[in-house]
Amino acid sequence: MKLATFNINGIKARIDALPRWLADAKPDVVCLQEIKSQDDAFPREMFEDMGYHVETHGQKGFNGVAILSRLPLEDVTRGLPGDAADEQARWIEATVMAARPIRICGLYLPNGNPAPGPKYDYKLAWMARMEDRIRALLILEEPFVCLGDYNVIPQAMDAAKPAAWTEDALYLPDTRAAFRRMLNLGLTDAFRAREQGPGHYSFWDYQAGAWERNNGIRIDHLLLSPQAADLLVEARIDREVRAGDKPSDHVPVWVELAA
DNA sequence: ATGGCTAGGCTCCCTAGA
Repeated sequence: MKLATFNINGIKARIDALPRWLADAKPDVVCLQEIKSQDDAFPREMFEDMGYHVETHGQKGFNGVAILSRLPLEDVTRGLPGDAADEQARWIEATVMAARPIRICGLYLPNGNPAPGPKYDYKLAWMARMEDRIRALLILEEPFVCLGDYNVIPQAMDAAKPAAWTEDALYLPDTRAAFRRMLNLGLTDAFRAREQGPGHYSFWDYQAGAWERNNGIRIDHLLLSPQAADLLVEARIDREVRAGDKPSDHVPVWVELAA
């Protein structure tokens, strides 16, 4: 099963590029972030016609996550538990009914800039809630994957110019520590389980010729539960998507699971 | 390189992104 994450930076703006990538890459399941659309404005028929089940958790203008799946989805839930007052659409869960069912959590983790400040406080609180959710899922001892735009640069090797990020919410010590706490619960960064070393990025800014200069960062991740990590076959970044027509500033990252 | 693009909406400027 090919399972991907892709921050599309607006479904309306990616109405050509997303179907093009789907037809080319043929993922079985895709978690989308930043659909920037309400549920009733999401072009679900377009993806249903391509053979996908569609589940959205949208919001007007900003944020918004969705799942496209060729396999049936069950037990869909929306919103990250732990704060009833949080109205930002950043989390959606479902069980993919593969031969071996897999729980997936599609996430758009808050950016957090400027830091320090209320936006950074929200980011850290959100990460603490996510850690609680992971702990609850781990108790079940079943395969699950948390995939999406984490807005976390885990290590210096995950940025072309790490010195430029030292004061940034994506790379501050508290951010990386919160990410590391998730890994330390027993989750596996799928990409790093298959590829070591610098030079692997999933985001290039639209500004300042970042793509042309390969000034990127790796912030889109798939974290695997121990039972999911046992199924890992392959993990890759589709970097060439960034060179296409009207690209998102992120590219897809995916895994192949033996499920 | 001093935020230099891009997207969306309460659109001809503002916020937000990373």
